Amino acid sequence: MNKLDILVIDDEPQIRKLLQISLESYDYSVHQAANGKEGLIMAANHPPHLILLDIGLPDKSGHEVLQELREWYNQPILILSVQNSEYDIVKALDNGATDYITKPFRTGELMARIRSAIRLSQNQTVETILCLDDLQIDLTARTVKKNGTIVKLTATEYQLISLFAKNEGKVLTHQFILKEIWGVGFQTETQYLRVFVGTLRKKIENDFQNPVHIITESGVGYRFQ
Amino acid sequence: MNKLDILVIDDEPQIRKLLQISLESYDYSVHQAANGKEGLIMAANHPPHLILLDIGLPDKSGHEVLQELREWYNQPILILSVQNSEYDIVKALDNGATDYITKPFRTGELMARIRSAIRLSQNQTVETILCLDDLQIDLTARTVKKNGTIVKLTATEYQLISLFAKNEGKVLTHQFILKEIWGVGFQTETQYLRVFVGTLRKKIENDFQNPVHIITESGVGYRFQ
DNA sequence: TAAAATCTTTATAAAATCTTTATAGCATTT
DNA sequence: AAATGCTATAAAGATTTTATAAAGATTTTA
Repeated sequence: MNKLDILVIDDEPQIRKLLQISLESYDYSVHQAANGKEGLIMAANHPPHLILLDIGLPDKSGHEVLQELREWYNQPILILSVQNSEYDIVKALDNGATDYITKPFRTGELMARIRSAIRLSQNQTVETILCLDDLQIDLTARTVKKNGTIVKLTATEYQLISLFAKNEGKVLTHQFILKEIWGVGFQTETQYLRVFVGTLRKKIENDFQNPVHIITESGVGYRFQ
Repeated sequence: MNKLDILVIDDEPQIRKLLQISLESYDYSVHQAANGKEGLIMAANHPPHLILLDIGLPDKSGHEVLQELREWYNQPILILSVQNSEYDIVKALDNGATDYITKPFRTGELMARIRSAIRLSQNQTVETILCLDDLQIDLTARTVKKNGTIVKLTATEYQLISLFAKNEGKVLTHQFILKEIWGVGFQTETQYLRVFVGTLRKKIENDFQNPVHIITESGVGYRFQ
């Protein structure tokens, strides 16, 4: 069975218990984290289809957790919170929350909002496996295969090829790539990029001096095809 | 003009007025309908980017309007309602509503929920491609194809063809082109332009000595078609 | 903690692109 | 027919951009 995984990040055991029972009765597979740090680790190790996140966590603010998750996690994140202030709601939604539900919540409504969020996220055709000639990039499994055999990539190399894969056919500027991978403030470090494009080419191109996948767009950036 | 269109379907004039003022201050273009029937017609005639729908309409239930809209309309529909019953909320969400906000609502929160809904719906990539006979100019991917195969252009060549494409059919003076691409102070360097028009023609014209796309307007400039 | 792996930084050669000059062609005018 | 003004093309020189190796710094792993 492929039940949908939901990760609950909440410090109150009673809430977690309640959510577990409700969600399981709707046939979801539930995982629990009692604080933000644990939640981030669990989400990274085994990415769920949806996250229920409490804003009032003991170790770090739910807003921080939300921001860190959104650096890489694209599935729905629903905020559960006793905080009913407009400030919190606007902040959470603008930080990428899919919905914001105030406690106490009604179970039926919560379940409907979960269904709605999942329905929307599944409408967005997210192709997780990209095939290009001899290359196979699996974004969920985090693997890259060349002619069927796995290519060993470092973390940064993988980030780079994953960014390329998500924008196949488009020219990505140096600035954009640097911002996405190294963050703002690194947008002038074009040399980083050259080095990593070089190592990537050696790993994925058949003839790395005549690349067919990572194309140089001189003066602009690179294009992946 | 690229303001986003929002259609408000609500029978209360005060609410419509309030929404119009708020939405326009956030730079949306607002259209109004006072009942379900009118709303459906307006949505069909001029599909908006988002719909705000009241559940308590005089002629037909908002639930019906929602269902009829969802037969063809895929953009976000946010429900605004005084009805706070779980039954209504679950029904609306399961019928395809993107969100459900109870009246009275807080303007800031509503705006954040609108932003969130639009952000999600726009993740579905929109492409801007210009087609001219055998030429395809993709301004989002920053690529130019001739008969389906990518033409390799330098940065300046691409700037030039992109400027031409955005002004297809118009005569562009030398001065204007030079100002746009090289900047003010280069408006007398007509020779630059001749060289680059030459290289572009060799790449995109079938018979570069008898160009059909980049036409010389002697003494004035060039025209792209 | 030591070793291994990875990332950052520097240096330099090679490649690509842009600028400039030279020359020739064509149409119109004198 | 010669002169003029505008345009096209080739090609040399100058500049910018890119690729690659390799050394130093840092992080991760055993």
